[in-house]
Amino acid sequence: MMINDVNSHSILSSRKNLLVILGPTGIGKTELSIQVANHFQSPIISCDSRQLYKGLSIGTAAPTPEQLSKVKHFFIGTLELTEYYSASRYEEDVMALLSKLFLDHDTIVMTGGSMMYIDAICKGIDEIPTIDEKLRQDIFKLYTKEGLDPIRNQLKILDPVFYGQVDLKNHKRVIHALEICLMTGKTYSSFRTNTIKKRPFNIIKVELTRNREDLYSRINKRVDLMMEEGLLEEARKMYPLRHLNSLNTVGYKELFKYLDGEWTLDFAIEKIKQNTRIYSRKQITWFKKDPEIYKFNMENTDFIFWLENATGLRSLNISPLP
RNA sequence: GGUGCCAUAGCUCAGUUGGUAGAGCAACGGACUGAAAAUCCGUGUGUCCCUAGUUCGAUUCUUGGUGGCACCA
Repeated sequence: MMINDVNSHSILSSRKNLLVILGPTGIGKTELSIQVANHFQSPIISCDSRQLYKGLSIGTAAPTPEQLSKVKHFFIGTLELTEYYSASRYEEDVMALLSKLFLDHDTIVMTGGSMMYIDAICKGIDEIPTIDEKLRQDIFKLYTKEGLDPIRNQLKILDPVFYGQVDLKNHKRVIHALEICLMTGKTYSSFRTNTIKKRPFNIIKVELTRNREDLYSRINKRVDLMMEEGLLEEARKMYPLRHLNSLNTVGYKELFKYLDGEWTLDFAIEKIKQNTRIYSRKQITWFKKDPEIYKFNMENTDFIFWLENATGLRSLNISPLP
């Protein structure tokens, strides 16, 4: 995407601020963001594509009831597992919520690690129609029956531009592009504007970091803790719904293999740890290419002090630039 | 103590009729616009146990060690 206004984050042109605390899973976002939210007298907007769902609190390391009682959280445990959701819906929901919250808050805290959801808020997503369920199923049937070739061939004819850009081995991308072409009669690429939406508030993004070894050992320990807290029982409850996309999630998909009898429990737990580590790495890779992100090393202590110095964000927020 | 087998990547192991080596898994790097904790792509990271020979050249053959396993005492 093109960045229209590189400096938009550093020039505080509005008195309203969205403070986004992001970082890889297991870094310590939840606890820190509660402190920060308290400091700014702000609720927390969660930016986590799995904590959104009901019933996944242990496996997604959602805020505990105690944490939830300290600060008002939005988008935690609000969706049924069967409900359709997307980064685009999230953009709509959050933008609507923010326009209310900013009426009586100057700084709102958002926290989470779902990369595309973060970008949906900070950069926006293009207006692309939602796919009709029947069409989606038809194309998926074709895919399972005959593979990706016929889908690629249709896309090549209907949208040669995107065909030249897309990862042709990634069936999700190829299929979705064709869905759009067939549904709208336009090319998928015509919907991709490659622009960043300008928001009527400042966006300050802070990534929490640690050295790799510490992050991994925190992740490994957290998985052991989840098992002690009853992750297996949580997964067992969800087992009948295991084919839902919302349950194609680290922590559950591995335990389903155990419940299927394919893996031993110990192996499944090792896989949860491994897949969580891999996920954290993908998050770090994604954040790496965003030049607007400030970095805060979790070995340092006073986050608020650092924040005000590094970003120019004032806790009292009285000093917008002209 | 004796005999036999083994020693190669982080792990499990291939392999080189003598020309300094490759698979799986792991690890690492990357992509990403309505399923994104999803999905997809790329990369070999090595004192081939040590030592002394033979040889133009030894990870490969020979000697002697060291470590492991098995059997016999």
